[in-house]
Amino acid sequence: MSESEDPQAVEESARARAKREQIRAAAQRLFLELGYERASMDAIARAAGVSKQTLYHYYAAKEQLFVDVLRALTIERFQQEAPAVFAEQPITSRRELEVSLLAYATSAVEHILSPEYVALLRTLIAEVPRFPQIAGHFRSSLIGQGSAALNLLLTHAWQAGVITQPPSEEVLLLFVAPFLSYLLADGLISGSAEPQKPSTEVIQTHVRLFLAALT
Amino acid sequence: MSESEDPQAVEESARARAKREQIRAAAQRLFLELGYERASMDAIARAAGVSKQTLYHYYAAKEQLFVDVLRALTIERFQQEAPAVFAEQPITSRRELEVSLLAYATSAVEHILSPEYVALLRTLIAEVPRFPQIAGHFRSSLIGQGSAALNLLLTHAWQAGVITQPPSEEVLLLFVAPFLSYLLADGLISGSAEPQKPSTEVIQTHVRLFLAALT
DNA sequence: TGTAGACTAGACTGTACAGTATGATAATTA
DNA sequence: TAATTATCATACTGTACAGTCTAGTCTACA
Repeated sequence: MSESEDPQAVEESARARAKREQIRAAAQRLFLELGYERASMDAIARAAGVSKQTLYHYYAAKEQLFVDVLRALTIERFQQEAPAVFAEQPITSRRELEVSLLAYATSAVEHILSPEYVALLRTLIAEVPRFPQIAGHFRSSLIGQGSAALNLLLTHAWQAGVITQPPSEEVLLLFVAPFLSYLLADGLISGSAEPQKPSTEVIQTHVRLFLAALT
Repeated sequence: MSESEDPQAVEESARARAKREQIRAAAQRLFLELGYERASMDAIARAAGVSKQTLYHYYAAKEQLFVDVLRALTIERFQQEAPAVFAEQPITSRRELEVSLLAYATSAVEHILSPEYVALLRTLIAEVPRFPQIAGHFRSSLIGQGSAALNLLLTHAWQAGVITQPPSEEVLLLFVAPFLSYLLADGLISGSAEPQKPSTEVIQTHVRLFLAALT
């Protein structure tokens, strides 16, 4: 009972962990592809190569499986995003700042406009009213954690005197927002599985516009 | 048959139009509240105060009803957004531009972070992979049509010499994007029905940051 | 080697739902 | 008023699905 309410609370044998992972992987694929309602437990069991009985042994209800899948996914995303794209290289000129921002933006675009990320966000948005618990992790990730590296970068630039103010919430958002808008317009609101990404030139234009706003 | 494939193609009696509207209104409420799958045709018929038979007389299938609801909703949104928030008042100073931008942003935030708009966008995002047809209208609305008034405003400012470049796609996006990000973060990814709106001060900060980017 | 627990296959239950059918009643029109 | 058409209430069909049950097989380990 307790293991199905919070899978990680009780430690399991390696075998059990593997089975659970196997189930979660299949469930993830189907939930992200079809959405919560249309992904049936029969289909998930089949896709996982597992009997229905076993499925229900690890997850007492579909809702628990769904929540666990999303929880695992957002945590995973956290950790693969956190490894700061650029190390602590000092920023000593406007030109260097521009180069770093461009690198940051390019990698961010690659990440947030990937089909997997779009699919994750889509099912999250669709189901969040019925599963308010899953909103927590994600909100901090999307804008908070996601722009932590950017914050660091701009703070360095400020400390080096390249820009005159420390970065505020609004400044961070000013940089990130255009790319989130592409995510919304070309990823989430669009039938195609592979979202169209902004060209390098467009990204560069955004970087320059942003820099123009910083004194 | 033809009337159910494209309701507007065949003209109907006033009575029929009213019934259809009655059905659509109820369907809209339920689809936006529950999503496509969870809104049942029985429930829709009940909510519309109409027998199931009548429902199927006007819409031969659930999918058609859904598409028609979204089509009607986006068209409606178009037309209520189009009435330019501000008329053709000339912009002759930086200060005037700031005031107009603030008015624009405030009204945009009010519109785009309303519970109805968020609900519409949520179901649209959820179902667009299965109904690619509905993406068309909306994409042009969200960024294209939605920022037409902004484009006009900035063009005036440019013609008056208040800013030195005509507004580009990217400049328009730079202004709108932070507010779209609030829509994403505080509206779509959040369980609460009433999204939290940015304060006047925050909006003002964004307007000033944007202006700083314009030479 | 024997036993406990994991696992499988597949049948079963109850429910919800899309869409159809029926037969009667109300509204419209000729 | 007669005939036609819209609408209603409700029952029905077939299907899909969440979750349970049974009976047997495999695996690990004492």
